Amino acid sequence: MTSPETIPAFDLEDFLPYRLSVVTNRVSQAFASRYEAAWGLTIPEWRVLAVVGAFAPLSAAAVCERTAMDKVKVSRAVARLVRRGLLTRRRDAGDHRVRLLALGDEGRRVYAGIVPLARAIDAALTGALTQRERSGLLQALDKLDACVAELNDPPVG
Amino acid sequence: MTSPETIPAFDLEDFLPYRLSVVTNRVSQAFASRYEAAWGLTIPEWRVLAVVGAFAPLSAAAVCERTAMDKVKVSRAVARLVRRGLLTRRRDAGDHRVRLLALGDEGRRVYAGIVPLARAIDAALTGALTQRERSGLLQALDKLDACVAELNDPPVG
DNA sequence: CCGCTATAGTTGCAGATGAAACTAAATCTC
DNA sequence: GAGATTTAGTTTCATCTGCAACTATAGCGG
Repeated sequence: MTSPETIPAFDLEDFLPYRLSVVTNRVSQAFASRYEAAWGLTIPEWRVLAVVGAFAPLSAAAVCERTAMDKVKVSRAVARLVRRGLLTRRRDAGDHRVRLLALGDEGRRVYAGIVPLARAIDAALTGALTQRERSGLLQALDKLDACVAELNDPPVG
Repeated sequence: MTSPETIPAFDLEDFLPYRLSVVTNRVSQAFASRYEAAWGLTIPEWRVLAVVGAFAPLSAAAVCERTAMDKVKVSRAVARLVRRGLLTRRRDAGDHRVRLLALGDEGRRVYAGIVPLARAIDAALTGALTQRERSGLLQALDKLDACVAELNDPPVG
């Protein structure tokens, strides 16, 4: 019996942000440890490498857009990758503020290694799901994303 | 035409750990800012308060299990909440290593406020989805979780 | 042209984080 | 029942993080 001042218990397991966060952290953790072990790459570094590999030459700002990471994180990941010789950086001829990123020789080698592992990880995770479930999941994530965007910038009116 | 040494581009948008991470961070962020604004609570603090509110009295170790946070994070969140008077802590009579947590008066007041907001947030997110989509999403998350657990501790054999 | 504002990217700082070391109490082993 | 092992929780330390301030360059308005 629930008396007036008894607060109905709240079950964290049913709270979507919580479930999302726990599962995501576990997935990221599993994933990160493999890249760390094999190439000494952190997640931000891995992401930068992945988009530079796919879209070089591009600016750090473009990397921000594509990875949804903030510019400080990108700047530091790039700095480490350049120091390790995985990335090259050259000033854009037309706009000297911009530094265009591309893979160095070592970066190409590493990229050639990380892509298959990424596909394998994705396949392993996806393997737990039916094709329907996978696309349903991605679609649900898109909807949540849109919903959150709206919660933050309340639609005009 | 893909020559032998051309590495097929990898699209981050299709990579499940990445999608999961981006959406989750946005959701957590949106959600965290409300609790921060209204009660000055961080996410770890919020989670501790939520489980203590639901299951008190319980130990910090039990909070770890229920929230999937590591014990250092829990320890620090508890320390802050105790300092602010939201939580009380008393040694377990039977086992003096254990410190049982419960809500203080102020904690009860705050808990009475955060639960409705949590329900409202969940409803807002869930509102973006059909009932089918929501349950599909939770189910897919459970499967991913199980899959990751298996990737980490390879099943015997 | 000259100043004003905007953008690309880096750095300083203050707070958050997690691995590992640590303290204290319980439990096991002989 | 004394020492070895385990468990609960805290602290330390080195790193990561993000906001805000900063530098350098570009572009705009008159």
